[in-house]
Amino acid sequence: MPELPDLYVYAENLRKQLLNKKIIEVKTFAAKKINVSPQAFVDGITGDYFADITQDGKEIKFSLSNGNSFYVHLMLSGIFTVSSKYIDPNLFNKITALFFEDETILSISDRQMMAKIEFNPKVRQVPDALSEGFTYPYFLSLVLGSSRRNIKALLLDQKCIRGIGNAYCDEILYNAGVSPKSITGKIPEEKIEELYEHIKETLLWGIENIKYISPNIISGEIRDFFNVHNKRLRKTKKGEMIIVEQIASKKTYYTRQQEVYE
Amino acid sequence: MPELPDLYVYAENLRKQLLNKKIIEVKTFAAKKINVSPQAFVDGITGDYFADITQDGKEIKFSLSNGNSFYVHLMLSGIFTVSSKYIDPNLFNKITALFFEDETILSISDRQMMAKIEFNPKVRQVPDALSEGFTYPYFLSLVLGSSRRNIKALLLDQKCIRGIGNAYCDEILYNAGVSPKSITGKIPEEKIEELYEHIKETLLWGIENIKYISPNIISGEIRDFFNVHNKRLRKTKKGEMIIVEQIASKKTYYTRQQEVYE
DNA sequence: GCCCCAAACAACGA
DNA sequence: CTCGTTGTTTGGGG
Repeated sequence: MPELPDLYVYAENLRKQLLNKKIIEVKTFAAKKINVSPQAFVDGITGDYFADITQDGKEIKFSLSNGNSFYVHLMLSGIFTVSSKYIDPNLFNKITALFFEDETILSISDRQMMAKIEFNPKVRQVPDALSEGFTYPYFLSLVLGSSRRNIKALLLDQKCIRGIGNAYCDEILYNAGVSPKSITGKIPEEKIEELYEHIKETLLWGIENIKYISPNIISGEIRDFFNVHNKRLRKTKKGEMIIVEQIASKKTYYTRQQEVYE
Repeated sequence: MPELPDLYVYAENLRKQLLNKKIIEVKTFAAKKINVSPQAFVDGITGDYFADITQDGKEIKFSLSNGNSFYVHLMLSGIFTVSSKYIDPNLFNKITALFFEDETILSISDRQMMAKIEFNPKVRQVPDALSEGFTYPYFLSLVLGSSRRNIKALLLDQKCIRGIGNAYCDEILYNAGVSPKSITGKIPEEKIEELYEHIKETLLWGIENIKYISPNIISGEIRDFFNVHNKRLRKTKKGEMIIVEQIASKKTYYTRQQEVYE
């Protein structure tokens, strides 16, 4: 559920709370949600401390000073919790809990048990949408490279660009004035460039809004400020009717004013 | 273009004209349309004679007395020609010509050069629609085995049943009263059995009609007797309006009276 | 709303 | 109207 901007702010806030604090104990409660044995995970972390915590695509990367690291993907309903009191893991479908020397506890849990952890992960080849690797030439090659693909399906494809989810995708397309029904090969090159700019702009705009509305957030999403992908709205600020429809297998919010290239 | 019934009659007629006649010369004109070298093809046939010629799926199988055999698939526009005078192969995009001792010549040609020959072919595992292997239990398992597949796509899939093409498929579904838009998993079992019977019945009906209308046919199709897949008709004999529409990626003729299971 | 996989479908060329 | 290949979409499960 959280997308790039949410996770970006989570990472900032997790850094503030957890960096450079010694991890004195690690418990795991769901072996299948971690790609290595509980033992290897616990041993790789215990006694060390986080040197960095960053957002990368739809994941958060926890980097230890000892060179180990792990990615957490929250999937649909995973959450981070930082607290000073220990809560029964069974009550909240906890996956793991890390105990720090100052008595704070980081828990990762998921009521649907879909969240997952990759310890010492393989390198992510696909660029994050706000990373330097996500250049315009790269994006252009993506769009031109698959001539008859639905544009929304492309933007959502984590094998092409990492970090954009269903909600921000609709906002990006709205801002760019491009219909989610458009086909890659039919979008003129200048529109592709505009779209590229709107990807970055919209995600940064999301980050700013989330930080403003909920500066300390480490789980849940803030979506109230959305202009189209917003179930509380019937019209955009500009007065355009918002249409809700299944497009590219996803619930999609858009307006008739967005140009359809097909 | 020709489907099982056409090819069945072609095979009968080719047998009448060619069986047990010595092949004294073989010429090939399109090496890429044969799966072996021209040399191997020529050598495997020359001096021998056809012991049998049979229809199998959408192909004709030529069996030589020496144990060799080859399949011919006419694809969209391939044709057999039997004549006593030799025609310049370049004029008719000839693929091969077989010369018999009695001066008859069998030519296989295709203006689109899509027809193909498989010499000493691998065994066809999938049953021909009129073969013994195409049993009701087999058909039932096909339909139930892929729960949400378009029924027309299934009937046309040569990896499931061999011999049914677009035209006879429409006739079969019309006779069975099943809409080409139906989904496999939604068809009740008694309808599946009816459909099975109509497959055999419709193909045999096709053979009878072709033999009656054009007893000596070895190329081209006879389609005038079709009840729905017939561009000259606006209504069936029973007065049902004929709808023409793209279904399962094929031009499809059907009526609203055919029940849609979906 | 997430990702993965398998199955089905669509477009193109030969 | 044929087949095969390739790329894309869809549906189900975790």
